[in-house]
Amino acid sequence: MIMKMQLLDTDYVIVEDRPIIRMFGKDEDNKTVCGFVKGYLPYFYVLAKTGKTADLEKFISSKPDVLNQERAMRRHPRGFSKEPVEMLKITLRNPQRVSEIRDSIKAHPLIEEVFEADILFKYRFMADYVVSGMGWIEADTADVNTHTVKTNKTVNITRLKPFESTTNTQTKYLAIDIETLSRSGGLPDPSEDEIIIISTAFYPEDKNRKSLVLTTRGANSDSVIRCLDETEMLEKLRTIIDDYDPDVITGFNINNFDMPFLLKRMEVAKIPRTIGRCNDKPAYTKEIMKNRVRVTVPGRVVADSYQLIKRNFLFKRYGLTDVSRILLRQEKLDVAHSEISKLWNSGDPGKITKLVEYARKDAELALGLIVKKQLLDKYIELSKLSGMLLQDSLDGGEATRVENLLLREFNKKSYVVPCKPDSSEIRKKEKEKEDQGLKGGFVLTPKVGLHADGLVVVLDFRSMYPSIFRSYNICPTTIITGNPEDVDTVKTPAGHTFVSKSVQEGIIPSILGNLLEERSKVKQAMKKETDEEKLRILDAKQLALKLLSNSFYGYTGYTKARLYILDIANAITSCGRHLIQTVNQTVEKQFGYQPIYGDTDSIMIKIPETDLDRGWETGVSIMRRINGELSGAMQMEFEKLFKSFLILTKKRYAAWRFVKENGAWKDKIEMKGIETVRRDWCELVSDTMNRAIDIILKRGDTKEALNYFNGVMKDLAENKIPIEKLVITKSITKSPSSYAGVQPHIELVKKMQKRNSQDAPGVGDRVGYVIIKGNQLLSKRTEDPAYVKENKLEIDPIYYVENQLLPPIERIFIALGFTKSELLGRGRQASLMEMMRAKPAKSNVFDGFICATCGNSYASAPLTGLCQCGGKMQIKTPTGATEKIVVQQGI
DNA sequence: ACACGTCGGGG
DNA sequence: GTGTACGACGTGT
Repeated sequence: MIMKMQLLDTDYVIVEDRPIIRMFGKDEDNKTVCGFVKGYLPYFYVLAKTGKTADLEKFISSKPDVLNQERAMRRHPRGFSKEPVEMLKITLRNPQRVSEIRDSIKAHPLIEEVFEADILFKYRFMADYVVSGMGWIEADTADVNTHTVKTNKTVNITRLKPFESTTNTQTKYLAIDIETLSRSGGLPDPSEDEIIIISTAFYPEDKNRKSLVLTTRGANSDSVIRCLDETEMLEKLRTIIDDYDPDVITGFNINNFDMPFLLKRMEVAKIPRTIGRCNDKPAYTKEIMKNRVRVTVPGRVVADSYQLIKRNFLFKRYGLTDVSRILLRQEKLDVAHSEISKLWNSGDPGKITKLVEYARKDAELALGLIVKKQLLDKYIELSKLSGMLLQDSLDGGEATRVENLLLREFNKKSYVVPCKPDSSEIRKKEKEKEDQGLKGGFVLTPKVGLHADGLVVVLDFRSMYPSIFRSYNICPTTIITGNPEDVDTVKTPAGHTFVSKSVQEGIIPSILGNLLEERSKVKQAMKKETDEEKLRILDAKQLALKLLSNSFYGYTGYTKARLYILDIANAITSCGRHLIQTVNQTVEKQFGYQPIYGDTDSIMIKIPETDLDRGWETGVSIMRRINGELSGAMQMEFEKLFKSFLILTKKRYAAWRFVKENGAWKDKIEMKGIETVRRDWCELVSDTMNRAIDIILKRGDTKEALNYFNGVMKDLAENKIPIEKLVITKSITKSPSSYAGVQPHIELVKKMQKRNSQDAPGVGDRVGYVIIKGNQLLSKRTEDPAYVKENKLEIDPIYYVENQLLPPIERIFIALGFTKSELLGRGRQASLMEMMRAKPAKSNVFDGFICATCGNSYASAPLTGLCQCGGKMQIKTPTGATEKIVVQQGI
């Protein structure tokens, strides 16, 4: 029988001391399949010291675990060489024993180098058979009977080859969310705390059911199953997973919380953890450095929507509340987690229902995020391109992807790949990198300030680093290190030498050629595509292609890479610097335009033109002239036109950009390096910054922006700013008493505990606070916003100006040429700061702080309670009298 | 200015 | 599972 399937996961099992590969996936009818491949064995290569191959052979044949060794002509991956050399290909029985045998062979004095002895067995297999994660295969199959896997079909695969198809099988998602109680008061601990509710949500729907909740209290219903106890609940969950049979298990922070917790509870309850697509291998978690956890469920993929969102969107906060509000416009149900145990233990059926629905909603939201935001698309394409399994595309970094691709392409041309460096080699490389250095891109010193007279044309090198690899044929396999051989070579401006493409094309240049060509094809196809679903996949593919091609440069300079070669990384950046500097000079000297800024692969050119259409034409002609001067391999693109441009420093700017869409100009503000949202800033800061930048860019009026800022300060001084805009949030990570230093939000928690220990926030909670007026240390003046409202307390405007607004706003106005005193309105008859200072809470005693040692004054005391000079703070009064402040020790 | 340490999400 | 493995931000020298 011939069968086609899309590959979701691969692993192997050992039967009679031999591996059997298992390929999990789905066929064209969306039936789940597991295909077994027998007879494939692990192997690696060794290179003996010159002339010692025969001696080495003798030694290796003495190893009982070695099934076979044969001589093979292979090419060394580092440095250009004309001919392959004779290596030994060592074949073994059991993948699990490879590392041991590798190490014993590696230590032998006859060894020059060992290659490919640390490739995961499944990836060794997939590379040899040219199959990719989420790729399709075509296989000759024979039916097989087994109870070890749970798939619809199980087959023995006798022949197998890749099959070209861009379609995807229907993905089934199951979201899981658990609720637990905690007896310690902090985060629950799976070794002693129980799970009380497990909610699940399905996409597509399961028998017309969107979600199903398991609970040990409350009433049954269509979508609620009441279980006797936690054990029954866990067993039921396993049944739900088996019955629904999802490809993807998701949840919010499922990798770091729900999954480890669930699996631990199953272990405690002695329930088999076989929630994957086989009966013989349980799901398991592995901790990687004390925070990150990797979850493995054989035959399925675990995708954490929290991690995906964190990697793909830039937000201030990544809690489920905020994320679903922004991305789904849906609200999480309102249950504070200190409420959970109260609701659970209330005995009130209505309250149990509330908790059940709360849990249900969380699972639905986690599911909604991944499905509606199509978070997997890009990773599916990355898998197809790099060969990685989807699970590994989700968890792994860029280096892993590059390496997988390199293994395949190197092997195709009979090159072998080095092993990963061990810790001592890494240290050596780090030292080398430290000593020699890796220089980055060239950054043109910006003409700081506002450019609103005329337009700014932005030109970019398209895929600069990948193109440099190609145009100089840069690759580990082409670099010439020692004496140049008698071959045709290319020399980079910085003097690195590579053999020319006509002699031998490098592997990386050839890979990049394919990736870049494929990307432009995809982009062409996107222009014609009308089907929304197909367009989505094309876009994901295009993004994946870009991501992958841009990873190669970083990879060569990454000390843990198999093919870390500092000279290559330096060759790339030096070519880049050379190119952009040449362009800069050409623009300035030959064309007479003024470059006002440029970074690595881009240049911003000011033109006197103010009309957008004519400015666009000028931009196009500048681009053409530059490209005329450049070699065909490296070309610039003109995509951006700014009507105004505010640059503060290198890497920090804001621009008013115009784009022509369907014949009409559309505008937007584009910012780089200017953060308007930050965790530790209150909303007023973001609002004020955005508004000020808007005024500066759109009106070109810096005075007006200054007036606006002064207005905000005035409102602040007059208490006219809504308190919600002044709330700063921080989270409590451990018990308040165990904090060594003084932290404002912790001081507030202590205060709240004294007032009402019931409602005070606990470990893991986020605390929102404001700073109120008073003559105490800053950290003692934190207050609960609700309490401030109730008791009509006044916020401290000086704090908000000096610690919140000023630092980011100052940077903007300084760039515009204002001084700090102009900014604060000093020099006018009544300065705003003076106004603020004029009426402190306890008016005539308090006038800020003064250092007892050096006499430095502060409007609000430094957090540490100490002056910059280390001296102690005293309260300054208008009369000059001072009183000592008790300073908290510990910071 | 730079290296090191901690925190995030979840209950 | 032939695997050693995040990033942003805040603090301290």
